[in-house]
Amino acid sequence: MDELKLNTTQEQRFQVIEELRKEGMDPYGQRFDRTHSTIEAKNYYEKLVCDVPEEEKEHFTTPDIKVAGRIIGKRDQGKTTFMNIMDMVGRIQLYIRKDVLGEDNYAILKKKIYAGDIIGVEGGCFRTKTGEISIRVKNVTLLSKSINPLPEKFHGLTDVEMRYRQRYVDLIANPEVRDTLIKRSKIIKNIRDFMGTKGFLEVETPMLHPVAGGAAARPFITHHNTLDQEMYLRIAPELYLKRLLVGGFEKVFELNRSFRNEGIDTTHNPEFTMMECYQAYGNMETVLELAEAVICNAAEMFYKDLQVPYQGKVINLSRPWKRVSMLQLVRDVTGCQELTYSSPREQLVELAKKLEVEFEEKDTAVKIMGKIFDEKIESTLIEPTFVVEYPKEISPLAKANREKPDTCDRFELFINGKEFANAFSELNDSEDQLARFEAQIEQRKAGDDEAHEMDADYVNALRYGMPPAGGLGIGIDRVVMLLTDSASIRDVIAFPTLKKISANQNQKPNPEE
RNA sequence: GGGAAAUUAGCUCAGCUGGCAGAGCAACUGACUCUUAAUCAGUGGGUCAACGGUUCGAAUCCGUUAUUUCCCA
Repeated sequence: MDELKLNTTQEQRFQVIEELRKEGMDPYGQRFDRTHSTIEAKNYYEKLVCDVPEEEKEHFTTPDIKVAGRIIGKRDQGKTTFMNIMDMVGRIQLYIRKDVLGEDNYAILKKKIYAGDIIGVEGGCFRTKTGEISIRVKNVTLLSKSINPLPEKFHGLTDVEMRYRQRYVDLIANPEVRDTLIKRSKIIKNIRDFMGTKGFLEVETPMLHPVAGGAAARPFITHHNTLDQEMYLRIAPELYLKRLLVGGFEKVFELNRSFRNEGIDTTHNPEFTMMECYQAYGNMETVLELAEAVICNAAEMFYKDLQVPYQGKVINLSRPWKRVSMLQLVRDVTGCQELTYSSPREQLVELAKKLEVEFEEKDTAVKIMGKIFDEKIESTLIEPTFVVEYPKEISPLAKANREKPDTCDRFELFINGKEFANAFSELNDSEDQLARFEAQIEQRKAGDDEAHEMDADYVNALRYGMPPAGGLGIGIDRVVMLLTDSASIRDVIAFPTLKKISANQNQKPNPEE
């Protein structure tokens, strides 16, 4: 494979590996039992040095410990070598002397071990003249040779494409990437634990769906060979979680991936992580409070006062969060206070034109209203805002409001102008649900390929009776973005979706295409 | 979907009006027993994203393609 061809530097390094093998050394070592991480080693020194008399502190060295990591810098100084090694939690300096290591070992270290290699070392901790806690190395164990040179130490790896494509290099070169992913893990654990303490049971429902449902989105299509049947990667776990409610589970959640075959930008990745939960005998209000609690509880891990710095702004997550009616927001932005979800299409067309909001011929009045909201209102909702009273027409799984039949009991949560959560009082009337599906199918026929599909088995489940319930979905990647001050969803996903570099990409273009 | 920009050594980047392909770091050789972007002396390293065109001559001008980024819808 061409992309694996070695360049000059790599060739040299490969030669070194061969030489090491000839000398009987294993370039790719075995288990190494560390006693301390880099940070623990420094703490160990700090702790022991406290009890040392003042005049002896300067020359104090701790008992031997064992530390391992990747060499990220080497300063060769003749008969002394300084190195820095990095492990998952931090870095520490090594002080290596020829007279301690011995002639032969020092020669190998000097000539055949370099930045990028992974080593284990043994020795005591001390403080150098310039004040840095270091390890006075007595033994070096080679654990892994590196053939690929590391990116430049000062500028690091900045090429955005390469950072995403070769995240492993990015992680070595840019410590903040690792910090972000560690925070991501902490946030997810925090949410999982929080849901547990609230009595929700974590469940796993299918990712391969015979019918893609639970959201308005285009699915990925795949195929099962032995069943010889089309399958869809799930766009949402919603309909399966509610089947569990029918079956008698009362508080369930799932925190995992969904897939939507749509555009990619700074807030959308085709596979993304969502936490969806359902609470039987609850409603929209129940899960509204839950949404606030979940996000605030996670935010408090990093920001006790809930003042969250994000991309130069400060977003105040203090509770309670604002609630506004979608209809009222649209009325305000259009200046038309008589507007309702039953207003005639011509009126919306006129308002959309006035605001220069584009729409399509097939769009209904409510759809146009949705577009006005998306374009003129959404991005202005910076502080956490629950937008409530959604039109029933675009919420086919939500219960209609008893007083306002064209409205449903649904909210979407917006923070920093982006959707963070979507929730409603779940529709549990099977025949209403059937009618809603049928309306969606009409819309699909009219050209809306994001309209929901009929899920007959789900209707059948509802016919057994589902308790009234509140359901909530929170976009986890966006929560992580907010709490890690990340500008792009790609920064909070270890391996974001990228276009494949095809083997014939650089060939002559095919005139047939 | 539309617009703009980027793509040159392993990495970070220069390269002007078309005229021998450059620097720093990394690597290699050597000096140096408290350095930390170590320092000093020397050496090697290139499909200038790909393909085509204009030209005596193209990294540079033109076109197409690819990937990525940003903005707009």
